[in-house]
Amino acid sequence: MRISKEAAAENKARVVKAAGRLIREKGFEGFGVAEAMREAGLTHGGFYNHFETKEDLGVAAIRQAFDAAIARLNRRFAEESGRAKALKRYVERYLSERIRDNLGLGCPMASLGTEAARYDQTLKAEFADGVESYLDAFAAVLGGAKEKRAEAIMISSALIGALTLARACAGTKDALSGEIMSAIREYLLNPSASGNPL
Amino acid sequence: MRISKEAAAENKARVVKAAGRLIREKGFEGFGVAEAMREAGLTHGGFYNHFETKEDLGVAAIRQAFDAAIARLNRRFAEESGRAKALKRYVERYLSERIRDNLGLGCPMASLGTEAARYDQTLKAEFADGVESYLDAFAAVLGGAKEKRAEAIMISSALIGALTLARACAGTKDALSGEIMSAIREYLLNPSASGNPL
DNA sequence: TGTACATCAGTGAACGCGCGTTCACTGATGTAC
DNA sequence: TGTACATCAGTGAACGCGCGTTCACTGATGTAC
Repeated sequence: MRISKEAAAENKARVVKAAGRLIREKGFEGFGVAEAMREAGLTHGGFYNHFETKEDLGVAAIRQAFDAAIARLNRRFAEESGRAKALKRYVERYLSERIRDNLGLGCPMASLGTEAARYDQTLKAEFADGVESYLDAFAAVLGGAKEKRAEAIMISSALIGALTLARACAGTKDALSGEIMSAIREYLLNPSASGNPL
Repeated sequence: MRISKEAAAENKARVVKAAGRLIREKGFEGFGVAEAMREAGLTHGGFYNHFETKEDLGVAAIRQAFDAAIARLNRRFAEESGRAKALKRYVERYLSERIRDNLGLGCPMASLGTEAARYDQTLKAEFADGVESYLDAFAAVLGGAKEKRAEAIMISSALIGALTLARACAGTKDALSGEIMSAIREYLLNPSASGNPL
């Protein structure tokens, strides 16, 4: 039963959106094409009408996750008046229980980071593009694309590392998980008070 | 052909050691029991003489990887005279091309971090134990188990996040990969010169 | 210290399940005239 | 604008491969006497 081109495009978009959440939640190898199709209200057989391979869907899913993350970042800095206030809200959201407990939400670097190193060429390149775009965007909102790059890298690394550890410890060591999140929030938002790393 | 208990124990140890490298290199679902057995010079059929399930091997592999990482950390701080010097060598090794390009070497938090959040109860608990032990050890070598915890968490988070991103970008965006590593090295080793995060 | 038997680490084939991919088919859409 | 036919998005069954797990078998080790 053929459907209109518009309807087909909407179906594909729903599959990509579902995959963007699923890949963050379960990893690329952790979700199935049937699952992504089902979440879009379709059956799995039609998958190859839209994508060449599962890897194709993976590329689209990674792009979608990064686009959403970068849009969120820009929105946060557009909404808030000062840079310090915006960063505060961004960090507090990034290292929150809500994000920690929902792998499907939040930053793709924190949910796919370590497996991205193992992706084959195509997926890896898409992920690396995302990282570059994200760091560019972060440096820009911090006040300068060039001079703020190191700072953007530092804040991102600390956030990603902290969220990764907090997620890994959640459930079995909740106190440790919370300690990690609050230590990094504190460090990033009140650096002078918390002492320097050396 | 039954073999002596000692020989069997050595075989098991070799399987665990191989698995400790394989799990970091490919992730828990990325390596097979047959592969771990083969690397220990055995055939896959005998796997269940040593382990109940693949998950059992995973637990042993995670423990082995954390034990090695913590031993490395302590060795570094025992070898070097001052704390600053030891930290410098530790950070420079952690964020080096050698470690970046060898997933099977180095810190399990950086190679398994994001997938650990998806492990089921048993594996996840083992990983969380490892994180706690590692942070305890790090705080201790920094000069105090309690007062240095936040600092240990901050340095670890930044290192893990940076190595994760550097690995994901290596191969397709080598310049970015190197930039990430050197920015974090610089930041952790010369914090006053590189400015504070706010 | 020997001997006879039970144990069990290791081998290689086979099973079974999950999942990416393929395929024959359907029937509404899109297009040629 | 209408009609006839080709296209193609979607369906559901089936294929095929990888891999965790099981199994029958082997023969050296360990133990009971």
